[in-house]
Amino acid sequence: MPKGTHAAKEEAATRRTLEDVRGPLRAFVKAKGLHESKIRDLIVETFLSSQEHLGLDQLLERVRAKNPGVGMATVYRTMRLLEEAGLVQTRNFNAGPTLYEMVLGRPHHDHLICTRCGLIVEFVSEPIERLQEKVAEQHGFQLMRHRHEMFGLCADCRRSGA
Amino acid sequence: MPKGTHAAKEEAATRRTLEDVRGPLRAFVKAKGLHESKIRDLIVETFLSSQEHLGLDQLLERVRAKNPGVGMATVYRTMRLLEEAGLVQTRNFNAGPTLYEMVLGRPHHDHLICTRCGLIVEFVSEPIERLQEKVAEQHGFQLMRHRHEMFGLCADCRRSGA
DNA sequence: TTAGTTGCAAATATTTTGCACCCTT
DNA sequence: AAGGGTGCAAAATATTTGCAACTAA
Repeated sequence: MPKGTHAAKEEAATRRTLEDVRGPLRAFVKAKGLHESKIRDLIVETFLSSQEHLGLDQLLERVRAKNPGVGMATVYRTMRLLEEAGLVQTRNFNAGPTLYEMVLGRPHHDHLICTRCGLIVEFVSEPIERLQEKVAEQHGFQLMRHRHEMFGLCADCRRSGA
Repeated sequence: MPKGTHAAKEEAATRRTLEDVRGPLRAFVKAKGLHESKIRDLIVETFLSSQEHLGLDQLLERVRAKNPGVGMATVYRTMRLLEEAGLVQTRNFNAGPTLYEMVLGRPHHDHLICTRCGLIVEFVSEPIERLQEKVAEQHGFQLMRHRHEMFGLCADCRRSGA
């Protein structure tokens, strides 16, 4: 699959702005005794204005369009901070770079991924969620998180003959 | 989690021998016009006699105990061949090295992973499998494969206070 | 001023590839 | 003989870290 193919085809999701994130992020930063910074805000803002499931190489590219001096390490450090703060989560659908997804104020969901065009569709299935708990219980596990990814051909790709 | 911790704790699974694998592997090798080799057999045999969900660094270590001259590249090449032949599958539970799992003659299953001790438990839930199909259908997807991983604390780790 | 933040380069970690030489067919 | 298999080193990919200079508190 060509790099970045999925970007344009991805389904729209509710978008949060820097304002939505600023509160929780500030609280986390303060609690850890860290400082605030303009570059961090720029990275967060750029991430929020991009499509979901973004790789950090693409994010850096977008950040540099506004401030060419920003380094890759800072992007990694910033996203790791957001992850520690529980505002974003990482996804690894295929091999290759880890993708980041905003989770603040969004309900849990899992993913359907088209192996041909890269389309990513989010889904929630309450029955599956409940059955998971049951399975975990049967094995004595206390469930903390899960990852449920289904790969196949999306409707468009099925039509256009894969 | 300490490297390799999960190895000893992993649940036993039906073990296949080189004899089980030799037939399908030979057929695949012949169909692709490849040659056979002793080192390949040694790697396959060593993989089969190890626990499930093995990383290639650990596999190389075990292979070198029998033949110190073997190189890492050959281990990668051999396991990639097995994967192309549909005999093994890769798993990526956490970050870090990809783990390999034999699938020949084994029914599909998913995984429960203990985030504290690394225990890996395999499970199958027919109801979940069926619901997955339904979800895929609702979104117009033709499902080809899926990955369902649940992370939490196993019974032992819950008892010993995590 | 104290301590976190940043860019850059170097280091890690994982996996792949080029190439000369060896082994199968 | 022809062509795949192997080890080694180098490359490629993804991510992290050391460090000196910069900036927030």
